[in-house]
Formats: sequence, structure tokens, C-alpha cells
Amino acid sequence: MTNIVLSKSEENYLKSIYNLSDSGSKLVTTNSISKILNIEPASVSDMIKKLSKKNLIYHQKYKGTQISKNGIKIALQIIRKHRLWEVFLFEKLNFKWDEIHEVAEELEHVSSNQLIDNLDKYLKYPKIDPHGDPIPNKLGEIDFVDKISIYDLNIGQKGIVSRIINEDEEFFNLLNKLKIEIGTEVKIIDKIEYDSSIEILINNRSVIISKVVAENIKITKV
Amino acid sequence: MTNIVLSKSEENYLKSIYNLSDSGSKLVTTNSISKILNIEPASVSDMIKKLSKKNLIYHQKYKGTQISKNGIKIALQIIRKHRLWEVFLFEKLNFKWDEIHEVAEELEHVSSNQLIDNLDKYLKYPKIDPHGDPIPNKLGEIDFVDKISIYDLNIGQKGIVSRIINEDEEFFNLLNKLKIEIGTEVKIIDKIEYDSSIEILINNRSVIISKVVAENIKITKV
DNA sequence: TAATTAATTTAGGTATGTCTAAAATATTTT
DNA sequence: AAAATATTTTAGACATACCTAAATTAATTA
Repeated sequence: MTNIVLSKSEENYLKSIYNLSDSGSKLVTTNSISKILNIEPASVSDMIKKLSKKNLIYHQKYKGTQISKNGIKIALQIIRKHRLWEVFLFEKLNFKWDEIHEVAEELEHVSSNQLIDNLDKYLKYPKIDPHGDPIPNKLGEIDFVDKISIYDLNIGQKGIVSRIINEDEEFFNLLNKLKIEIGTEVKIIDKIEYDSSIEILINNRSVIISKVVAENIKITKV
Repeated sequence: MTNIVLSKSEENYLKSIYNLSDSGSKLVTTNSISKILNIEPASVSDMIKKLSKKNLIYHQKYKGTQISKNGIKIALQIIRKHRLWEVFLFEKLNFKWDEIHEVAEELEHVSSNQLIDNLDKYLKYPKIDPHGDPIPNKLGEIDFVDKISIYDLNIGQKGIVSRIINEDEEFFNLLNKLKIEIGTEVKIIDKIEYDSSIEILINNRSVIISKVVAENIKITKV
């Protein structure tokens, strides 16, 4: 198996396509890639051609893009690197939750298998990153991801916070204030029709969170 | 103070020019840069123009290149990153002495001051890297470097190994076999005229090392 | 379903960092 | 000091990864 070496750009496209495709299941539009990478659609078209030629994606003109098996494999390795570096930055270097993503974006492109495997060992083979996202192992195997958010629960139901979508500082501060983190138990007290906000119980305190916030906090039902 | 952002290439040139210039004191030739970076002289000329325009180096056509004060400052920060990463790879990730350089070459270009300062703290502000090379601090201050090698000692004199030049695996294996590392005390027993090799005492064992080897082991006289 | 709008692709252009070949300059040898 | 050699620079090309503007195709609306 020849280890293909991709450029930083190619890696970023591949990762984005994987993320947009819902783990490879959906077709991805040129525009969505353009938006997520902040690159003009015309340039995205160029790169799509390039990645297609390398059989990392399949593309039908004007229809959409699908990531190939091989593409998924590579994307998962990039994601593995990204998330392991996030754990390192958070646990060892005392980075804040909202500061890790940007630096991990750079570190993930450092290409040394030895580096990442030793880092994995050093961190004691973590299963999730600080946001709660699962870390693929060396073979690309990855745990199931919770897709249910607080917003999907009904009144009276309980859940444990498992993932937090979004690496924005404001959101981070809000969660801090609310004392919500990975592992926190929440219970739905009420759903406010008027603005779709939700009243929840955290550590015996009741708070109201907006729909957007509720949707960005994924949970495991209890 | 506007923080100039340099490309990976620019950083590599600057670092090489600094290293070739003996900490900024000597003129550097286009050919020497070409050799060390494995890039054609014509391309080096191009980059010299670019770095000159940014006032990181001074250049006189056909004469040579000198690194500027600002250039030195930046070069020292790149070297700082490189050496801190080497310490990390060696001490925390169990990389071998001869494996660290290559990976550090990549890591040194990750551009986050917070990252490098936190790493520095995490490693407890090391003064030297695993080769014995001094690590510049945040302000670019750097310790004096030993320039005397085992080869420069006279019969009967003693020294403590302080730096090892060269990141080659074969050399690494040899030093391992000879039980020579940073901090080892050596004493000159004899200088063999015939091939310029040197007989030295290490831990009460006498061994003979070649001139090249002796020159690549820097020491502090005792 | 025809017209309008939106999405995508193509065509042609730019900066970066490399290259080879040729020209200019400096150094060494005779 | 003239000739030969070595070094450095310039000129012109190329790949990568972007861009804008225009053309093509698909989707939506009237």
C-alpha cells in the first residue's frame, strides 16, 4: 500500500468533504465546501478534479461529490491527528476549550505516523477529544456519535452531555457559566413554545437555554 | 511591533542563513545556502531578493548575504521552536536521538506563540535540546555554545561532552556503543599521528575514535 | 413549461517557490 | 594579466492553489 502524500490543501478539502458528507453517506455540494473552507466555488471545482483523479472522491458534473473508501480512510487519519492534538493541548498544555481548534488545525498536517502513534500512547489512547468527539484509532475505527441534542428530548427526559458542537469563545463562556460540560446530566423541565427555548435542570439548578444552544449540545439518553 | 508572518520556505532560508553565518557574524554565500537546503542557486537568488525586501537580510550582488538584526531575532524564534519540539519528542514521546530532527523540522513551522510558550513551560524551560544545543528563550536570549571538540584537546586534558553535532543514525549508534552522551567525561590518552585518530578514556575504558568523530563531539574543558 | 434564479464549471489570470539554460561577474590558474 | 573556471544572477518555464468573469447546467418560480 503506497502511502499517498497529500498537500495541506488537499487534506483540508478531504476532511471537509468527509464532515459534510455525514461520514461518507451523503452527496456534498460544491457550494457547501466553498462555504466551509471560505474558498471560491471555482477553486473548489479545481480541487474536486484533482482529488477525483487521485480516486479520493467521486464526482459527477453539476451533481455533487462523494468521498471514496480510500478518501474516508485518509480523512479519518487527519481527524485522528486533529483530535489527538486537541487532547494534548487541552490536557497537557492547559489550553482553553475554545483555543484548541485553531492550533490543532495546523498540527494535524504534520506528517509522521510515528509522531501520532507515540502521541496517542502518551495520552493513554483517549477515546474522545475535549469537545466529546470520538477519536479514530490507528486503523480508522471510530465510535458511534450521539446525534440527539438537548433540543430533541421531551419534558421529563434526562440525558448526559456527550458532545459540544462549536468552538466559539462566546459559546464556551456560556457553557462555563451554566456549568455544562461533557458528562453533565441534564433534565428537561419545560419547553417554551414562544421562542423554542428550553428550561433544563443542571445540578438541581434550573436554567433556560435557547434553541440554538440546545441543538449544539449532544447527549446520550438516560 | 507588527508580527511578520513568514512562509515555511522563508523560515527555512532564514534559519539556514543564520546557521551558516555563525550567529550572524559572517557573510553567507548563495552556494552554501543552495547546498544546505538542496535548492538550486538560481532559486536561492530569488529568495534572497525576497528576504532582502523584507529587511531580514542584507545582500550585495555577487558578494554575499548577511542576516539583519530582525532576521536574527526571527531565526532564533524558529530555532527555539525546533529545539523545544526536539525535547518534547525525546523526553515525552520516546523518540530516539536520531529520529527527532526530521519531525521537529515540520513542527517548528506551526505558528502559535501560545503553543510554544506553553510547551516551554510544560517541559520546565529546558536550556538545551537532546543534542546539547542551547534553546533560545522567549526573548531570543541564548547561551554560549562550546566550540571546542575532543579533537582540540591535548594529551592528558579532560572535558565534559556538551554538544553532539550531526543527527545521523550511524553516528548515533556509534555513540551508543561508546557510551558517550551529553555529560560524559572524557580524557585524552593519546593522539595517533598516522590517521589523526584519538585515544580517549570514558568511564575507565579506553577507546580510539577517528578525527571526524572527535570533531563532532563538542566539550567543556575541565 | 418558459423564464428566472441559483449552482457549478470553464477560461484565463496571479503569487509563490521551484526549475533549467544562459548571461554576468568573481576567482583561480597559467 | 589573460584565460579558464567557478559562482551568482537573470530570463523564461512550470506546478500549486488561489482568484474573477463568463458560460453552462440545474432548480425554482411564475
